[in-house]
Amino acid sequence: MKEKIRVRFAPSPTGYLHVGGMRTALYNYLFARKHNGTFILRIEDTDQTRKVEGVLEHLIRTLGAVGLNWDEGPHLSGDIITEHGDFGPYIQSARTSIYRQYAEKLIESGSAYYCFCTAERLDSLRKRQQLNKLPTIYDRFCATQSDAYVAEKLASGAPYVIRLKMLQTGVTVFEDIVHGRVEFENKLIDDQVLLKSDGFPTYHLANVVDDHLMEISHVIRAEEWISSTPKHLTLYQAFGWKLPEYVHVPLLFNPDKSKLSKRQGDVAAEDYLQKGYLPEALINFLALLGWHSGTDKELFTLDELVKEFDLKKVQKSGAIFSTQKLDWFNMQYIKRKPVGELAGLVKPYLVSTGLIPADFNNEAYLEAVVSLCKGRMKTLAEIVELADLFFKDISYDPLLLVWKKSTPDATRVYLQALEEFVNRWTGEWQSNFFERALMDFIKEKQWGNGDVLWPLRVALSGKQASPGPFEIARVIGKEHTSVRIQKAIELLG
RNA sequence: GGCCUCAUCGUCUAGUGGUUAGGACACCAGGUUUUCAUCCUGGUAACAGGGGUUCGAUUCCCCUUGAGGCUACCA
Repeated sequence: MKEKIRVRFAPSPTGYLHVGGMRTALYNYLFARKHNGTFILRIEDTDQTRKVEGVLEHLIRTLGAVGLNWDEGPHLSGDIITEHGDFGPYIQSARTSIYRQYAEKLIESGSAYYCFCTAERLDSLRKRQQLNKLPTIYDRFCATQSDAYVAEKLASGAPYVIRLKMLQTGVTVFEDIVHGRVEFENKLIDDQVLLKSDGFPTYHLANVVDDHLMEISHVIRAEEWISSTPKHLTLYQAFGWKLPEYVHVPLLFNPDKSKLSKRQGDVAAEDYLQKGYLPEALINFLALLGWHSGTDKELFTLDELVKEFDLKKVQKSGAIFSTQKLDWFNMQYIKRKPVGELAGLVKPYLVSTGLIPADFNNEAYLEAVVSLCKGRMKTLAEIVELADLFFKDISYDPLLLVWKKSTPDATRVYLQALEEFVNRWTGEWQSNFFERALMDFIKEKQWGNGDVLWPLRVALSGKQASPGPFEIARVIGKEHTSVRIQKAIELLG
């Protein structure tokens, strides 16, 4: 009985995918999957002046990387863009003849008109209105000209646009799924340009035409569109088309509450992925920024989100995009990742910083290292600082070897004892027998744990903070352990 | 300026005509620990203001204030 759910994410490829855009895509995806609907990717590239090369490919990859798979729209096979779906093309620049045709229909029915006004006239009109503190809307000069005037202008080849003729009385009302009833006074709404003089449609025309032609049931988009919705409603009415449901999701803000922008930190979703935020963490974090499940549960897989998602629980107010909680989510997901998988994810960071060669194939060693570091990583990129001691020689200030409650002279004694102890050790190295034996030895000598273990840990790691000495020793092996202790003794002098 | 939207801890949020206003992150303190991180325990911290309606408002209504969006031949 219910009509088929069809939603779309419709970005314009003017830059990398914004985290806010990714969240909008996510909500569309979740809603579609929840209702066994169709999720469509449509590209709104009708502004020729803002087109950027390569962005579309990037967008497709980023959306794919976080698992937001779409059923219809452009895909990448290799480097070639192909399309799936029966409602194509899905890239608006390939649909210009469609928009023109519909714009002309509107002229015929009297819902739109040709406008020949120059940019200069429009500018000065706007300035005058601003000066007099009047609403800045088009004065409809061209709407009131005679047919003969229009015909003559057209015949002369004068550049023109097609404008929507808004109603001058009454109100336009719509029911938004998150905001409820929203009302606008018609006479305050501008006669929107639908078709630009370069022959391309504006967002408003293209959006409405495509949403209708692609049988979109729910328009889920950012709240910045709420004030142009009456124009869209007017278009649907002029065409005699059935309205979709509207869902305006709140905006994301900078920490200072301004609209999220590049100026104040990273907003490209891709950047977060590159820094080593896991897709599942980013998705989980974004989902909860403006939506809640109604329970205290906070960790959701994409599938769990699909099950729980409800548009009615989308927040009305905007949210500040603050990444402190993203860090927490990321750590949760990193901790839960199987070591083998994590090792694979972390490898590129180790390779790109030269810690390991690209053909590094000692997987067992890498996994041992990763299992020591995984509890300390907020991002995958942090593996580099955490794990360098396992892949290259260490260097450090000799005084670091001395524990805060100890002295250099005492430390020298402990290190020498440690060296002997290690060299004498003939038992199993990988097991924890060595640890137990050494702890017994320390106890027997009546030394403090910290007095001995701190220098040992520093000797092995060269760091103020690191995994424990036994953990490191186990991974780097007896030989290296011995060598690093010797080196510590030399350094201490 | 006009139009529209929004308003609970620092942040993300739950919540109800009567609650000690709940949770998470962050922060602080304590514990565990050789360091860091983890982990455990505890703590600080919010209903923007003013009017109504009501026996009673954080909750419903109005106003103010504040914040944001739109106001392009950009999306």
